[in-house]
Amino acid sequence: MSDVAALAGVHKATASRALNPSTSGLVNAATARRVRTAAEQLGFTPNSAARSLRTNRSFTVGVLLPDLTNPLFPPVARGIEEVLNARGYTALLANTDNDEAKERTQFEALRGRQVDGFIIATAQRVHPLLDEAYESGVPIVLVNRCTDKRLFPWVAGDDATGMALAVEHLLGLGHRSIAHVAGPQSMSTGVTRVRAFRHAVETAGIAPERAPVVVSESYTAPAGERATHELLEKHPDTTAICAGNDLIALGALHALKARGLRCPQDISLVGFNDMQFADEFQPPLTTVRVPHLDLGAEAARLLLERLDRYEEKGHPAPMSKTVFLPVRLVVRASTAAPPPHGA
Amino acid sequence: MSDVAALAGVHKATASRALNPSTSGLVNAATARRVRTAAEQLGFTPNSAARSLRTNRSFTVGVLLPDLTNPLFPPVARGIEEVLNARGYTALLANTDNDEAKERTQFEALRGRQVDGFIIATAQRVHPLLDEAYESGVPIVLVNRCTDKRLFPWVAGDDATGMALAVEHLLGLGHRSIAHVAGPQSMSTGVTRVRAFRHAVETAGIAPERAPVVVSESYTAPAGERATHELLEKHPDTTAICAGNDLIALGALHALKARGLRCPQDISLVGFNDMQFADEFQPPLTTVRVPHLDLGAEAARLLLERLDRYEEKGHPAPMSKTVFLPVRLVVRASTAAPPPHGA
DNA sequence: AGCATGAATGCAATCGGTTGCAGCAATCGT
DNA sequence: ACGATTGCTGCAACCGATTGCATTCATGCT
Repeated sequence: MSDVAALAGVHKATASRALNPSTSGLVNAATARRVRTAAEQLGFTPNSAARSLRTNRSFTVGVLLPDLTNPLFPPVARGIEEVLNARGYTALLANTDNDEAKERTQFEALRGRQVDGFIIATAQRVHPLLDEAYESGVPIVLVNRCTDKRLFPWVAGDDATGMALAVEHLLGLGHRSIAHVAGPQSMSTGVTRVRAFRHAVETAGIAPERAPVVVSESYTAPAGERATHELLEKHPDTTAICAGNDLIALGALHALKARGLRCPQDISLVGFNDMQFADEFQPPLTTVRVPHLDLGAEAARLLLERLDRYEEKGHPAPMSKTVFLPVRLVVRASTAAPPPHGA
Repeated sequence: MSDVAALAGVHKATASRALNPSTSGLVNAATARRVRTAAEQLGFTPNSAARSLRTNRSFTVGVLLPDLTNPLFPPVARGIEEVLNARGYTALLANTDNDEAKERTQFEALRGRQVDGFIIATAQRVHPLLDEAYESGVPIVLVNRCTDKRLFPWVAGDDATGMALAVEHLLGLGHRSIAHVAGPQSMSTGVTRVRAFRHAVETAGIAPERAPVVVSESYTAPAGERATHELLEKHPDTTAICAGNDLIALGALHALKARGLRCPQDISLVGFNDMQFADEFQPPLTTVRVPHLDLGAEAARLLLERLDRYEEKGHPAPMSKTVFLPVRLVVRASTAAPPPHGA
């Protein structure tokens, strides 16, 4: 502000230049030093509203998360924050509770706050809001889920490989009746994992009717529990279950207990994500580990890359790079050999 | 913006008044309607940077959390968001990772972004940053933890009652050698719970040497595990443990397993907070339920109250109201009668 | 009719940095 | 020695919404 300039005996324009790293080369080193110490003395903090107003950049990015209480997302958020903070950006986290209206509200609120871009973890396969957003040209990176139209850069775990690993593990244990309790088919993760599951069992020469798929209406334990009951009604001879994610697996665990089935002695169970506390379940869950922190970090990097380019060229290159991060199977105690036939 | 005003055939000042609910009474109803439809047509979103610049209010509050991956905090954050969003405010969440340097950085960054106030869940008993912040006069509300100097309004669970309930429960089961694995004594929750523990056992007529306290260096499972080992080295005759929080309890569970002790048959265990997944542990944890969502919601309400007053009177009333929300004991499977003497 | 009243709107300053352009001095080149 | 170049700084416009004040016009009152 002008107080600082006055104290340093210069014009406020010079003070501004001295304080801004990218323009400080324009002022005399001695003057710059004087200004900086003056700023220090006065405890000066630049008013970012004024800066944004003039520069049209807020150094803030909006992060849309479907549900903070799902342990999957906090690490993603941290990864995002880490990368962003290192570059002087701030992440604005917002919950949508998987509610499209709430999502729209949050999105508008953030746009109004002049965020420079978005990292979005709430994508549905068909997503009007994102279509509109694409038209408007806001920089956006998708994380975890994506839309059917591949309009945006996208970072996710390698779901196909993950599911293949899970099925191979179960096959290796001797299972031949493997079911999949899938996540909602309105999300890309839901269909990708179903497709990978089908491919894996088919490759192993298992007849489709011995590899049923039921769909859970959401990625939550209660929904997973209901879907598992449904599965076991129709296919009581199932010996192993691949769950769409760890919360569905947790619900499956509840369903098994309710039916008097032991895991893994009667039925083996594999989760997906390796979320926090998956190793504390009873039994500790065998699951596919997705590097959540890296997911967020990589998404943030992609967005920054996009923002840099935006700044330089003034126009966004039409970039919809997809990044799959490697996953691996973590074997714990929820999987074992199938019970002897007819036991 | 002026485009809207032009389309509606009015001056931009009128447009501004028409669009702002609090000043829309100043313009003709018909004109206001015309402006609103014009704004709608053009997809106008007000530039909040410009508004903040002029009004010195950003309708944004900063939320400082020690660790998002601790399941205690996401519900708090949601409670905050819910109340804030309903009033047109946005919450800016920031992680500090329990790191004072990082906390300072985040705090400065948020101040620079002109937040109207803070909700802080990272308070230490001695906290230079907060002392400075108090001097500067920023509206702040503390949640969960507080500083020794009671400078700020503060919302927390009723820890003293909670701990009393836990101890009574154990006494009722017949335990007479109850230990407390406490949280860090640098935080108010750590000392409050120790004090309440000591008071409860003393009231019950238990000799202090039969009610030892060991301190865990942090609210995490690994630290809790180490502290529990230390406890059991020194006091092998312990039959029940009150943990400083659920993560410490989880660590205690690991320690017990490592030592070949069964829970609850050999040793009973009570947690604190009733965090998400505490019911999935092996065994499901008996714990004190703190209403996390309400904690956040109430803190947000207190802050809004403060902000409203700030706006009216121009000067903050020196208010440091304390709100304790009621807690209750949730009995699960980690507590039972002590083993028969000498078994 | 004449003047006061009040509602509705326009005008212009303002918030606090940023930045294109101009001015000025010192140094350089020939 | 003189014009050109370079380095540094000042000037002033500008970003977009808000708001105190002035203006206009219609209505009410006597």
